[in-house]
Formats: sequence, C-alpha cells, structure tokens
Amino acid sequence: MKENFSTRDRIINAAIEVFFENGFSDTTVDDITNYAGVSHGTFYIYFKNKKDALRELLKETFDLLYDATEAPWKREHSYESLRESIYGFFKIYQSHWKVIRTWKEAAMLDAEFMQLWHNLVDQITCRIKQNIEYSIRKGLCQPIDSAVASQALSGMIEHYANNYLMKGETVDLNIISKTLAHIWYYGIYGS
Amino acid sequence: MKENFSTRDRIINAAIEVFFENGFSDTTVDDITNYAGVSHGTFYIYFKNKKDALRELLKETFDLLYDATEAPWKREHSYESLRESIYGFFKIYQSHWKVIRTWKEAAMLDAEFMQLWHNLVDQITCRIKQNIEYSIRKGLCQPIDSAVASQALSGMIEHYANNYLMKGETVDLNIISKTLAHIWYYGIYGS
Amino acid sequence: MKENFSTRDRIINAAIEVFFENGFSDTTVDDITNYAGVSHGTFYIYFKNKKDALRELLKETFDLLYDATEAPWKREHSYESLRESIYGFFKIYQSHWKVIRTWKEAAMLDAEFMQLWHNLVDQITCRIKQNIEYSIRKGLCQPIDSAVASQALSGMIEHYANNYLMKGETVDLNIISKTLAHIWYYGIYGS
Amino acid sequence: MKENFSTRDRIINAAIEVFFENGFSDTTVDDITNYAGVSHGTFYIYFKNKKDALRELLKETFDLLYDATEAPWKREHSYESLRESIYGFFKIYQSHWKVIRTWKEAAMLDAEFMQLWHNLVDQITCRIKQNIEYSIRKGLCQPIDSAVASQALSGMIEHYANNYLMKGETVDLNIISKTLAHIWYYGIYGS
DNA sequence: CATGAATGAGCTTTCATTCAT
DNA sequence: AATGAATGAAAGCTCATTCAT
Repeated sequence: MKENFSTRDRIINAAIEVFFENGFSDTTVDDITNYAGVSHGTFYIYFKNKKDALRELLKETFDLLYDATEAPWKREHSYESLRESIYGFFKIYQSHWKVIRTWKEAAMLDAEFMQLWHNLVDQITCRIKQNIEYSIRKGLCQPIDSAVASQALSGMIEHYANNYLMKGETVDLNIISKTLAHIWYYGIYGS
Repeated sequence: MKENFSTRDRIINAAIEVFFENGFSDTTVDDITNYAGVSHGTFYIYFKNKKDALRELLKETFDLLYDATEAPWKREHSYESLRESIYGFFKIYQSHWKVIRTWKEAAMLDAEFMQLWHNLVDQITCRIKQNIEYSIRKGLCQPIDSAVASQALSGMIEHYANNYLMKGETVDLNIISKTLAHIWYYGIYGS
Repeated sequence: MKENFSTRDRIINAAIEVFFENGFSDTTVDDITNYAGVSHGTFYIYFKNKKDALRELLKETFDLLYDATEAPWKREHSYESLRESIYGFFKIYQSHWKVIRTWKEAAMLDAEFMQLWHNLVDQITCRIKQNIEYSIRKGLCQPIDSAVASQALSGMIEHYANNYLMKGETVDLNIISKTLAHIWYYGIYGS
Repeated sequence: MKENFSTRDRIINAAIEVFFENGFSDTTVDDITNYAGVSHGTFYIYFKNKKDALRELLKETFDLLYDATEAPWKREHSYESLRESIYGFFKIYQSHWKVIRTWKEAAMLDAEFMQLWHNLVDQITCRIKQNIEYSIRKGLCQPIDSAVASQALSGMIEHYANNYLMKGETVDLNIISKTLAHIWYYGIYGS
C-alpha cells in the first residue's frame, strides 16, 4: 500500500511531519521511521543521522524560498507593491511553515542551521536595503541608516509571520498585509 | 573559596552561565553542578530536573523584566519618547541577554516557556496597542489595525534586539534607537 | 574492465587484500564487495558469511603451504641443509604473508582457524621431531625431549618469521637464515 | 554479598575472566557488567569503553611482568642459570596467562597493544642480546648476529609458552625448561 | 544538607543477512 | 547470476534520577 514515492522521499516527508509535531529535539529516528513505515536501519541508508536528514530537507526548502523571495523585494516600494509583497511572503511562509518551524528550532540549537536561515534572510534584507538607499539618494525619504532599517523591516515581517503561524492564524491576511505595508511605507517615506 | 551565596543561588548562577555557553538542550545536570562546584546529587535537592531549574531562574528574570518594561511603553509616543524607550529597552535586554537567549531556545522546545515569554511580550504589546488606539481616537493617525500594528512594532524591536545580541553588537546603539524610532513614529503617525 | 577472473575469484582476491589492509575483524562484507567491484548481495551467492570466505581462501593457501613445507624438513639436518630450509621457508612465508597474517589473526579469534594452523605446523614439527629422534637413535646428539625440541625449533622459526614480516623486513635474509640455522644446528648437535 | 573489592576492581576482574572466556572481540560490555554484577552504566563511570578497560588492566600486568622479567635474563648464561630463568619465566607467564592471552589477541587487532607487548619483549630481548654480545667479545661463542639470535631465542621461549598454555599444559615443566635451556645453551655456546 | 556511586531506560548506529527483481 | 534496497538484531554510549552514607 506504499505511496508512489521513493523511500528517501517517504523518510523526508515523515521527518517533516514528526519534526513539526514533536519538535526536532524531541524526535527520535524511530519516530521518523515509524511514521514513514520503514525499518529503523533504512533511515541510515539515506542519512547519516537526524541532523543530516534535516540538512537535506532544508536544502530543498531553502532553494524554493530563496528563489521565491528574491523577486518581490526587488521591485520599487510603493505602498501597493509592498502590500502585495508582504501578502505573497505570508502565503509562501505559510505553505512552508512546517519546515520553517523546524528550521527555526534547529537554528536555536545549531549554528549551521542558524547560518542557513541567515543566508535566506540576508538576501531579502539586502534587497530592502538597496531600495532604501535608492530612495535616500533620490531624496524620496530621510537619510536613515539603511542597514538598521532594512533589518528592522524584514525582521518585523518575519517576526509577525512566526507569531501569526505559531498561534494559529485567526487574523485576516488582508488586514495584516495592509497594516504592515502601512507601517513600512510611512515608516520609510512618511516624514 | 565559595562565594557568599546560598547553594541554590550558586546552582542558578551556574545554570545561567552554562545554558548560555552550551545551550539549554546540550547542557547536562553535570555541566551545571561542575560549574557550580557542588556535587551532582545536590542539584536534585533544589530542583526536580533541568527544566525545573530553568523555570525557577526565569521566574526571577520575568519579574524584573515585567516591571522594567511596563513603564516606558505606557508613555505618550512622541518620536523622542519612543527613541528613549527603545534605547532603554535595548539596554535592559542586553543586561539580561544570557537568560533571554536561553529562554528563547527553551521557548522553541517547550510550550510552557513559550507561554511565559508571550506573557511578557503581551504586556508590552498591550501598552503599545492602547497608545495606538488612543492616537486613532484622537485622530492623530490613520485608523490602522491596532492589534496587528502593536504586534508588528514590538516584534520589530524584539527581533532586532535578538539579532543585534546574537551577532555581537557592532552597531552604535544610538543609531539603532533613532532608526527604529523613526520607522515606528512615521509608520504610525506619518500621513 | 573486469579481469578475466570468475566472480568468486575476484571476491576471494578482494578479501585477501582488505583482510590484510583492515584486519579480519574490522573488515565488513561491504569492504570486500566494494573492493571486488561486485554488489553486496553477490557475496552471499558464493559464501555463507565472512568467516566462510576466510575458510575458503585459507583452504587454498593451506594446500599450497602444506605441500611446499613438507619436503625441506624431511631431509637430513646438516647445518647447510637447515640454512637452506630456513631460507626457503622464509621465502614462501613471505610470499603468502597477506593470507598468513589474516590466518593468524583469525586463529586468535576462532578455534577452527587455530586448529587449521596447527595442522600445518604439526606437519613441520613432526618432520623435525622425526629427524631429532633419528639423530638420537644414531647417537648424533644428546637424548633431549624430541617433542619439546621440535616444537621449540619450529616455533622459533615461525615466531621470527612473523616478527620479521610484521615489522617490515630490514634484516638481510641470509644473516637471518645463517643465525637461525646456527642456533638450531648447535642447539641439537652441539655437544 | 559483594566481595571486598572496589567496583572498579570488580569490573577489571570480570573483564579478565570474560575476555579470557569469550575472547576480547566477542566480549560485550554487558558480558563484563553481568559477570561483575554491576549495571551496564556503571562500566562507563570507570572506563571510556571496552578498549579502555583492557588498556587499564594491561597496565597493571605490564608493570608486574616488566619488573619480574628484568632480572633473570641479566645474569650470566650458564646452562643452569638459563634453565632456571626459563622455568621461572614459564611460571610467571602461566600465572598471568588469562591476561596475556587477551593481550596477544588484542595485539593482533590493535597496534597500541602490539606496541605494549613489544615493549615488554624488547626488554627481555635486549638483555639476551647484551649477554650474547658479551660472550662474543669474550670469545665464549662464535660471532653470530646478536640481534637475530636474541630475538630468535626469546621468541622460541615465548612461542613455546603460548602453545604450552594454549593447549593445556600436559608436559612436565622440568622437561620443557631443560630442553629449551639445552637448545639455547648449545645453540649459542656449542660449536 | 551534601555527596557521588550506581542504576537503567532510551537513543544512536552498524552491519550481516535476506529477498524481490 | 547479479543486484541493492530493506531489515532488525546487537552493541554502543549517555545522562537523568535515586539513594545510602
């Protein structure tokens, strides 16, 4: 009755589920293999250990997110484009939440996964920084510190997304994206 | 050569150090007692287990932070008062960083500590929310969603503070507080 | 690019190499099949397990050594014939060293391989014993215990050969064979 | 009903027994702790692992044997003194046989234990070599290669002792020591 | 109170062996 | 014959917790 997935995929998918369910730390290799319906030893055919399995599954998510988050923050920052970018970001964050939740837990425990997360965040932050610097050069906003501001704004979005998904999404995503876009837009361009 | 602290205090202080040094997960009871210079068994006289020790040490920090963070966010939100509040917040966050770092790791692993952190954050967020609602009522700012906005702003500050301390504080705190106050102030009150 | 050997031979030859390289204990079936360039499962077509493979490969070496060591120790024991026999023994020991090294390791772990080695040694020792007994009967040497003496002398040669090959052969084989023949010859025939 | 031994001693003694009984390779930590009547975890309080336990128990035997074997081979080599030395050597070899048997197995598997054994053998061999060189200088024997001869003779004794104990000691020790002393004495001094 | 030896449950990892293709 | 994925038994090691002193 096995699904049409490779054993490796079934383990990866099982890992995503049980990491999310029990947390990365509290998950044992047995939890994963039981969920995947394979024997204990099979895990070690495909992965060196639990950390290695996480590394592998994050690789895929990293690439997806890296590509998906590149474009939006590159565009010029009108209120409307910001609102759209934020809305889109929440959607994609939401669709990868199980993995992201695990990723962020692992990042608290292991510098490697922290670094990987920063690689992703830094890309976004960098785009925002470039936008702010451009706006400053054009005289569209006051000469604030672009490094601090870009980190603050990307952090605001990320933090809100985490809280939003951690708690269970009761607020309307339209209101969220409008409100965050408002703060962002006027926070930079208001004066 | 023992300090003039109670055994319990010495264990608590040792725990703070080794939790910060090795991480909460990777710390063993032995690590704590070795650092404290007491025997292994002594730990269990004062604490049920590692988690219990963390609970106890967070209690103290919680009360301190709860009191210290209440006042600032209550005041009216001029740019200058915001800048001062943010500056003060960073200072206190910094002085409790070892504990906060551990707290946030534990929060990723255990709902109890997550809840405790939220209790603290909620107080701050609540004050901010009241300020925004007051400003909306007075027509000082546009009618944005105060719940979302307050979470976003407190989240922005918290997130920046974490990154700032996680990485090792190379940016001038004055620039940080000015920049964050700018975004906040204009983000809410900018036209 | 496969050699013109049967699969079984390739596994046997691979086993000889990796047993010598890693030791019998530390060698896994995977090590052997990887070296042989065949799949894991193929091993079990030809052999029941690692021990079985060793048994098979020792059989061949046993027969070779059994035949090769029979003749020399049969001859009359003049100093010169002893020197030649010892020299020849070292040469043949050397040429089968990889297998012998493994054999002796296995003999320490398993009575079966110990017994097999003794079968070989006993043949040699028996010839030596017969020689000594002949010499005693003829009054060519003192009436020593032929069983003890023959074991001691074959043991001396074997032991020296092991040490010699274990360490890496820096001494001239001519000096070795002369010296050992001297001890042997005078040890038995010296007044 | 525990003996008046420290836990560490009881584990060491248990290790000696089960290493001898099952072989070092085939012994598990559980075998040792079961025999010692302590729990599994207790083993790891005193030793890093099985190899570490062996290292520790060999240390003691090494020191004993090193001291006990120094003196005899130093004396001048008359037939009678040789016979006595050999007899004494067998006695002490016999009394430490369980450990030596394990030691020699481990030496086949691990260079560290091989080296340790050689340290012991080298001391004896060195004394024998000095005796032979002295005899050569004094013209008491022919100018044979002292390095080869000393290794051959110490090897002969060691090898015989191993075989003797491995098989189960059916030969009279007096006959053995006489015979080996005979070969040694005339092997060097006969001409 | 303080100690630290002892416990044993729990998890990790390896690898010989099987078997469907 | 040959393959190599899958299995699961067998060790290994750690560490939270207990308890007699």
